[in-house]
Amino acid sequence: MPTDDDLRFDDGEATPQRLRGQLSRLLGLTAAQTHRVAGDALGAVGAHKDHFISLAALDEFGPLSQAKLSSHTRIYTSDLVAVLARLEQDGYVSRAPDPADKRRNVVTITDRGRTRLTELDGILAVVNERILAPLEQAERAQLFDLLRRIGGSAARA
Amino acid sequence: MPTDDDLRFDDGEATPQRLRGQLSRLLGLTAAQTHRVAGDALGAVGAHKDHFISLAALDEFGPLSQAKLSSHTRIYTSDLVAVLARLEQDGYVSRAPDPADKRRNVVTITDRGRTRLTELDGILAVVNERILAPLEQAERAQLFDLLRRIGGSAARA
DNA sequence: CGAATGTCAGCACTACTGAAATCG
DNA sequence: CCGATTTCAGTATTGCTGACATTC
Repeated sequence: MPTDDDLRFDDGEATPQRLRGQLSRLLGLTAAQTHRVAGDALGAVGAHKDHFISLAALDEFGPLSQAKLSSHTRIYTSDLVAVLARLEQDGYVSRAPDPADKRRNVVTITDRGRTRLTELDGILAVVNERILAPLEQAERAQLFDLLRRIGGSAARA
Repeated sequence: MPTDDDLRFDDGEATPQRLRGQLSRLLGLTAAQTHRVAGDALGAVGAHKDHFISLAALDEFGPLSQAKLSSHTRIYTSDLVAVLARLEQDGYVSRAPDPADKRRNVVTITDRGRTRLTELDGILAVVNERILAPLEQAERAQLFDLLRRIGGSAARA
């Protein structure tokens, strides 16, 4: 369970002025921080970022081949193998060969998987709330908007 | 040399709605993107992110021990070893044992190092401009402000 | 003695590449 | 034969930890 210290990152001396305007550094530090907090929260219940992403895609788009799932989630197909093996083992998804195209697997979310998705969604909602706490609602929306715009199409996440 | 395609990341299907509100994913994607663009631009001249950061700190704060440099830059002392070895080899910094405390090295930026810093600063300015191009000036300032606030003290970069 | 410093070795995680086997 | 799909193996990078010798 995350404590309040998870959001802090202070010890250390002053940062050089020249670095304060570097977008990649600022983005990198905050991303690493949120990544860690979210990852720890998911890890505490034996989950992983890719598990949530995969379940969310399967819930929204219905049964998918692994290739389709990859392009919806931007998770590499090679990495999906382990993710789906784990989800299947835990009963969150089922995998079956596609009768129409024997190269493909049809991956389907189960009822247990939907319950799991709801659980993980709740955990991440808490994490997001904690991280975004310093911002007003309007500011949060604006942050998402600005990030999506500089991310261009990458930001459609 | 970066092309216009570096900022794009489109191929792929629609992203699940449930993921569009996930801060860590949005931050992670944009951070990875800018990280790659900046890293490629620095790599094209044989430099590295940590080189720029170290030179910037030494230029602003004067000669430092490696431990002090670490706390100014958030680069681990164990990682600084290779960074400084490379910078010294290229003549951008000089290292000498501290007469007052023989455990320490005194690291000093050279004139060549200052020239190099200016060069790298210019490269990164171009990168930042490219990435931030979709935003007005006021929006850029706001993005930095919002990121610094959610990053808390981590954002003092 | 305990603590700080610089160095080296290595681990864990992630993004990513390449190649093989199967099938359309 | 070419291309798509799944799978496995492996690389490169990075943030991070642990251990060590030297010195305060």
